[in-house]
Amino acid sequence: MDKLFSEVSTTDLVTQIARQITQAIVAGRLKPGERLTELQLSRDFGTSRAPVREAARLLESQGLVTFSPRRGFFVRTLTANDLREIYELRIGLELHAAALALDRIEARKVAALERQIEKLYRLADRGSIEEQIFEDFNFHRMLCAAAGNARLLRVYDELAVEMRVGITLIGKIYDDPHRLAQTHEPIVETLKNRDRDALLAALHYHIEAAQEAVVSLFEGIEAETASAP
Amino acid sequence: MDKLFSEVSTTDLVTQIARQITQAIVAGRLKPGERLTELQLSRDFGTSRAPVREAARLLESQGLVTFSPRRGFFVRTLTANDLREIYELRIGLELHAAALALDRIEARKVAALERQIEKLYRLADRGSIEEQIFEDFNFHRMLCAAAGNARLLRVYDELAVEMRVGITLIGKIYDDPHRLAQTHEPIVETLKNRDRDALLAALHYHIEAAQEAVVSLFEGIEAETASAP
DNA sequence: GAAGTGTCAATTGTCGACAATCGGCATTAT
DNA sequence: ATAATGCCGATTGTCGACAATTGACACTTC
Repeated sequence: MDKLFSEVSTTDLVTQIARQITQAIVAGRLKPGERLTELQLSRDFGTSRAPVREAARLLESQGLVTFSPRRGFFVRTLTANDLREIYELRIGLELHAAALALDRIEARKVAALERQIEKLYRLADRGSIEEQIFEDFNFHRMLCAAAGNARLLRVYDELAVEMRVGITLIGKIYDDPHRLAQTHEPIVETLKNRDRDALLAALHYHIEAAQEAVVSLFEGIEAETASAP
Repeated sequence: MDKLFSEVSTTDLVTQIARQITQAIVAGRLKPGERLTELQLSRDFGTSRAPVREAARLLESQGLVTFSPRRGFFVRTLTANDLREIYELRIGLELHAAALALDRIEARKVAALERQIEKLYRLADRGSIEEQIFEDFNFHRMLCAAAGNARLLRVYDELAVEMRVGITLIGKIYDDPHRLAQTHEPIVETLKNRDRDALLAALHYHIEAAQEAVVSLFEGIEAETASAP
């Protein structure tokens, strides 16, 4: 028998708070290095400090905030080297996921990937940069999900949060949004043809291009802030 | 000027508690599925419930325990499929790490890997199975560390905890401990020769062998427990 | 004036308490 | 006998409070 009702959301405070803080960081409303005081946060959320602490610890384990004993929580500051590491790890994860997906992916999911590319094209014409970034992430997440390994996907999701932080700080990566959509086509193409080597090569090229864009932009920012404090 | 004194350990309760619980799970003193009640734990540790809760949430983010709202924390129960996923992910991570290490590793660290193999040989003669497992892990961790990517290492460490849980539940994997040491030699050998393809092949074979051993043992256990009660 | 010391407000670490909720058991009705 | 209902102890979710610690600032000292 089908369920008559969907579950009522009993999301506890910790989850809600963690979600809100994550949003604020990813959206850039909380600046890197900024201090998060428990009292301030708990006042904002209208709760006591206990759930705030637990939420902050959760975010710490995800690398979104850092924690100094007796000092508190701070919004994580990403360096160019951090981003190099993040994308380097992403390459490893996503290529592995793609290789696994090659053997397992169903036709339905391949079609979904193709539709996702079309969505990227549509957003290139009339869509905000935020939407494009979001759907770009979605494409790659769908690919990783197709690997059929829940743990891999979890690690990828954590990494994606950090990537989003980095990208938000920049605000803009791609010059031509149509080109962004276009660069995804060879990935699905090679996946459909079960051409393993070509798939890995296409993905590797795709991610490395993003990496270089992001890292070089960050190095520029670091050079600025180092000379003009 | 050099520091005159090393820092005094001010490890907070949360860290200490998390460490102790992890120890208990990895050592098998806490059985899978077992319920962890906060009051009981806080009594054992001689603290209040707050630090216990935070520690438990930390372990949850590492996948060592699960958490049901309003029900509490339970020691994670690993299935054969979980272990398949874990090792599948490990293959991706460790091969990527090895490929990165190939370009970056220093001679000193290669030598350390060789010494580690010798240690495995020594332990094969006169050493407990626990020590062998521990040093086997150490070898692979050193390899991942040589990739020079802190994030990758962190993810690997989290995965290693889960692997240790799985292995502890079995208690025994390798028939011949000398053979365990031996199988590590081609890895270092190909690493020294900068033979990328051979290195990846050797590692892949090595890990997949472990995977098959562990997964098949778990499938056996699951078949038992399914028919027994 | 520079270096070091003492003081204080702000913040974290931890605690004990109370209300909300859950699972199980006895009870009742069919 | 079986299924649904109501109750109860046990446990979690959250809170406010207090002690411990920190960083900053004024103050002393040379």
